Amino acid sequence: MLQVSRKFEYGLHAVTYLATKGLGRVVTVKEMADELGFSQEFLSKAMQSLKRAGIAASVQGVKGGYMLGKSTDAITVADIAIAIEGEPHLVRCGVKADRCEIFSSCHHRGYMNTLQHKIQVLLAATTIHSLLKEVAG
Amino acid sequence: MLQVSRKFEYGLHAVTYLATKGLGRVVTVKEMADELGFSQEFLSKAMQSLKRAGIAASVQGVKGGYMLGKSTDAITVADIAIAIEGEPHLVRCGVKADRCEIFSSCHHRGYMNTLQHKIQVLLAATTIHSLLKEVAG
DNA sequence: GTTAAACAGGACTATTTTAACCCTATTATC
DNA sequence: GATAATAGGGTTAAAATAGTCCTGTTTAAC
Repeated sequence: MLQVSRKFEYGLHAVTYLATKGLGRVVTVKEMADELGFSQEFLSKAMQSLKRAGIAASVQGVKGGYMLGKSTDAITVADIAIAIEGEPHLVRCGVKADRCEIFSSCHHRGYMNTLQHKIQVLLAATTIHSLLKEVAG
Repeated sequence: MLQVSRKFEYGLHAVTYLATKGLGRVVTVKEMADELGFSQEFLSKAMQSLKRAGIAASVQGVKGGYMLGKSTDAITVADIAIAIEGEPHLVRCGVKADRCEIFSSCHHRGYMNTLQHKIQVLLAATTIHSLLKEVAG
């Protein structure tokens, strides 16, 4: 049921990895994949998503790689989730109304939407900065 | 990403349907499936899960069917989720440690677990009683 | 006691989503 | 120009979800 995707896990690990390396340091996908034990190709996709969202910045060419696109307290877990998985939809009808047989007569769409919003608030409450501090402390 | 399963949606709708029918009233799966526009067989599976969890009670034989197993303020959305989907695992390593390549060196398992717990608290905060009142109000 | 309407549940299939891989650009350093 | 990197489209593989089928059991009604 409520489970995050592996791509999100990859992305979150990558961001914390970049964070520990410092804001300016450029790191290749290969290094991260080796270090974290992930598939290089797949992590690469995650990084591309993070880049599009401005969470990571990239340098192309030889000596290229990724670095953080903002400071660690300007990136929340919610930002990473949205960058990688797009806008959240707790229920199908949020994606497209015709995915639900009883859209017009449904009694709990309102509740599901507020629930989804509350979950987003939870994710948005944690910045990478606070996450790292939690681990260290 | 974070999306509830259709089986859960079916189950939640079925419970609220039973609730509007009153605590003692026995309703067949056929009636519910017709009324809600769901597959009878699949809804039947959801009902069986709800029954095992005590959320619904069943009467077998002709004239049989389902009714609520407890009062509407003793059933939370979390109860239904657990009945139908089992214990939640926001991350793979919660299911089984070897589902994660970096279990031993992972830095945010603790965070993910508290996050999961907070989501459960959200789900547990809504009873069927309060959900119905919200719709009516 | 036979029939029929319902739940119970195991096993199977189909569909959808997720994960992963392949291959071809493009970019930039040396 | 060779090479090491990102960028990204397209395809395949694996896993999870959704749905079906079939057989059994229970019990009210006749």
